[in-house]
Amino acid sequence: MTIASDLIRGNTDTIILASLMKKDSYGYEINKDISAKTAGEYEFKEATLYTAFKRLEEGGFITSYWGEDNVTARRRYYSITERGKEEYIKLLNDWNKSKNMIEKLIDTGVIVNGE
Amino acid sequence: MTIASDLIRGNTDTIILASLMKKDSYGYEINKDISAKTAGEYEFKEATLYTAFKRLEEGGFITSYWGEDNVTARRRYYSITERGKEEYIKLLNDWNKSKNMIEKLIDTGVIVNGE
DNA sequence: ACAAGATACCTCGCCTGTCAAGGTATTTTT
DNA sequence: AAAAATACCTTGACAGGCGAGGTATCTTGT
Repeated sequence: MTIASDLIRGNTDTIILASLMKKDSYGYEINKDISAKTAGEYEFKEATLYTAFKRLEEGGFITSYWGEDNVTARRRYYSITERGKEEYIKLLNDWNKSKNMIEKLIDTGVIVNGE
Repeated sequence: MTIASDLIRGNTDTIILASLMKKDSYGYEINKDISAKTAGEYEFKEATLYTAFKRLEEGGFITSYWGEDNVTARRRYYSITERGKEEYIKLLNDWNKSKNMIEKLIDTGVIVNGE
């Protein structure tokens, strides 16, 4: 939350696809997984998450189906497609490239407490 | 250009401030410096650049003055303020934090050709 | 028994940053 | 004389994030 979301933006889709690379999942769970992985430091806003799902499904990168026989509230599961896997790889490459570029551009030799 | 600008977004201000940490400069030159540093891979769109200057000046992070006695077209020089230097350090920290977070979230063990 | 919180989904409308497209003015190169 | 480079600026459209609101079910605390 403290961290500017404009820094995460552009990685939203990558993060979701990365999550779905491991297993089919649903919105609420994906968010909880992210929260766990970052020790509670990050979580998508719901509106952001569901907007992203819609965008990814329209792009053919994921498909969805309703989870059955679940005891709790109904869940819409998402599954990554072949196209989605390719996109994930592409996005990873984009990230690596731009990450290196950004580091080149923002470095002035100042020492910052890395974390 | 090839690289999604949503990945750069959020670092725009940091990049400009980093440039001004070294010396006073003006829009056109800052952009050319960025282009040189990235071997022509990146450059801000003019509209983006001038919007950022305005935002940074309104925030008190930079100040501007007209360059005199220059032979070519008139130049508006920008100078980073004390507040701007503090902001730069803060933004660097934000970047480091979110970079680590993103890497944690998008990694699935897939090997990508690093560049 | 009932309220509160957790689980789980969704939409509308605002805000912010990017950028295509347009414009101005001067100097240098062809 | 024309074209390209230097240098600035604004407008309006567009996309993504997200606050605020809504729905429905199940579990937990008192």
